[in-house]
Amino acid sequence: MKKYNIPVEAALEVIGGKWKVVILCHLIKGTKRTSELKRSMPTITQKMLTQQLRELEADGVIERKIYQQIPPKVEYSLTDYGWSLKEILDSLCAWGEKHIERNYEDKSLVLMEG
Amino acid sequence: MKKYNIPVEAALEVIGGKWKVVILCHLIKGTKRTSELKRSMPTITQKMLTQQLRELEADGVIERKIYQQIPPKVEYSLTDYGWSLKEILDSLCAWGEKHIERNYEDKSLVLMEG
DNA sequence: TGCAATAGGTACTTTAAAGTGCCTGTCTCC
DNA sequence: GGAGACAGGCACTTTAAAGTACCTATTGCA
Repeated sequence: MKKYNIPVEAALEVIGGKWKVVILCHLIKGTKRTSELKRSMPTITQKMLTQQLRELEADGVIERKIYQQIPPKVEYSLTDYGWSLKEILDSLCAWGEKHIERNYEDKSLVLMEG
Repeated sequence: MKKYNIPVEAALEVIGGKWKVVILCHLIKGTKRTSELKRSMPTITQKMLTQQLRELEADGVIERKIYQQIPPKVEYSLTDYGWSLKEILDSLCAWGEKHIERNYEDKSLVLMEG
């Protein structure tokens, strides 16, 4: 029985941490294979990627589709419930962009190219 | 020189972690004194509260107003820049509520009363 | 024949986030 | 005159998050 003092804590439990929002922001652009996600996140480790994907799946926000073929093919996509996070993800991304621009001069925040 | 692979990482650096979103969700309801914030977050420690407030202030999203009186009085409020997070915070709160309702039966997520 | 790509699992270690405990100072109230 | 409210600071420890390293299996390709 998890208890929250404020509802937003429940949201943080699902999308909190270093990677989940980033993963979801990639999946919002469409279904992706594991290797595609990995390439989109050059600094994530295989272990963290799998782990975070499992947790997101357990929370019902993403779906895992396994193709029975060799070499293996696995695709991840947002579930309907996951799509209910779209507004949050979109505004987070937009805010991040503005924040980088705002702090470009003094704090030198830079978006990697590529 | 901080570098991000995707802009949303910049947003996570400002509002990431266990407490910042919760603090901001309280401040969105209006200016609050340190002790009020502390009471709203029964499980936060004095140290974490101060630390997170300092970081939010350094990022320009909240403002700290000190009244020169005894006993001390310090008020925290969102800056204009902080208010640009309103959309994110609102939808995060709303999503959290829905998530608790959705999982009330099977996973027993409960919002503390009081 | 041996390496790359595919999608992982598992045990272990590191590092960063969070928490504990104890300290400051002044004023009011009992 | 001691206790509590107020807003912290600082050193230290704990715990949880993240990272490293090495393992599985199959196929195609050079």
